[in-house]
Amino acid sequence: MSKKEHELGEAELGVLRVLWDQGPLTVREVMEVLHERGRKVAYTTVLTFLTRLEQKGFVKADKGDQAYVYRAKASRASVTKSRVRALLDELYDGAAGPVVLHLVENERLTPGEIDQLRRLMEELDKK
Amino acid sequence: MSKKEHELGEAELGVLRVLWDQGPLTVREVMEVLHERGRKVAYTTVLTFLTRLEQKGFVKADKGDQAYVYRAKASRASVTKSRVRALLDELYDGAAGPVVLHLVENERLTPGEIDQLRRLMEELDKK
DNA sequence: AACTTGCTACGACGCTCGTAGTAGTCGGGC
DNA sequence: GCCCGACTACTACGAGCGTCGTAGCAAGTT
Repeated sequence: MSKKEHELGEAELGVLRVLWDQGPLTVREVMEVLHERGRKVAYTTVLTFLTRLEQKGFVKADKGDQAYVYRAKASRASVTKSRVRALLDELYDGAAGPVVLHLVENERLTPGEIDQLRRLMEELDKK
Repeated sequence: MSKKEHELGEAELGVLRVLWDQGPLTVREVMEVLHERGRKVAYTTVLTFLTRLEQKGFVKADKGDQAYVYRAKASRASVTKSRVRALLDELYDGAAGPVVLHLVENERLTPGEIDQLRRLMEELDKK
């Protein structure tokens, strides 16, 4: 009975990412970008994904000149947020600490990112 | 051509977590812990999960006195690692920075965690 | 021996996801 | 006036997951 909708599959996310990166596009254009990215998928498959994404509220479709133009409605940040939250809940009952430590320890950060992180922590201290 | 093995569903993970937290247990004991945690699931369902987990190599089953005793084989850290990696790839082509920043900014860390984080970063600096 | 109580094995069902085919529509070219 | 190419709508299907039922087996109870 757990109605825990993943609500966004991996391939669907791949399609959404195209819209995040390239702005509003038609089905065909999305397909072309996917092909460039090495995801060889049929036109109708892309259409299916976009339709499902629209039903789920992640994109908006507007009637363009001859074909519909799809535009991302959900931001990358909001999807990140819910995905990260799900992961924390799944593994640590919501605690962020272990995952932060894991990331800093095992995944390489660029010097710029480290710098940003340091500044962020100084701000945390002020509170 | 779906190469992306999720390889571990959410409910399956819930079962694995019981073994991480409480050590080796029988099917019935796992079920009882799940019930305590508010997951009211049938005995056979738990059995199915444990069987599947065993097939996937995440747990080991040993014949006990009268019932099999299941023990986690994969560690929480290793699962965290692959889950985090999947998330980074899905959303940021593998970059860890955005997620780290998101976590520190939006998810509350305990003072202890902040401290650990600071120490970790000092070590990073030394290299 | 028949009954009861656990336990395991196997199968099943509904749902989502990834992937796609086909059919139907609509505007242009001959 | 009819066909072609692009576009959308509908349908499908296999695999994975969450969930469980039922059947069969081993051992204790009466």
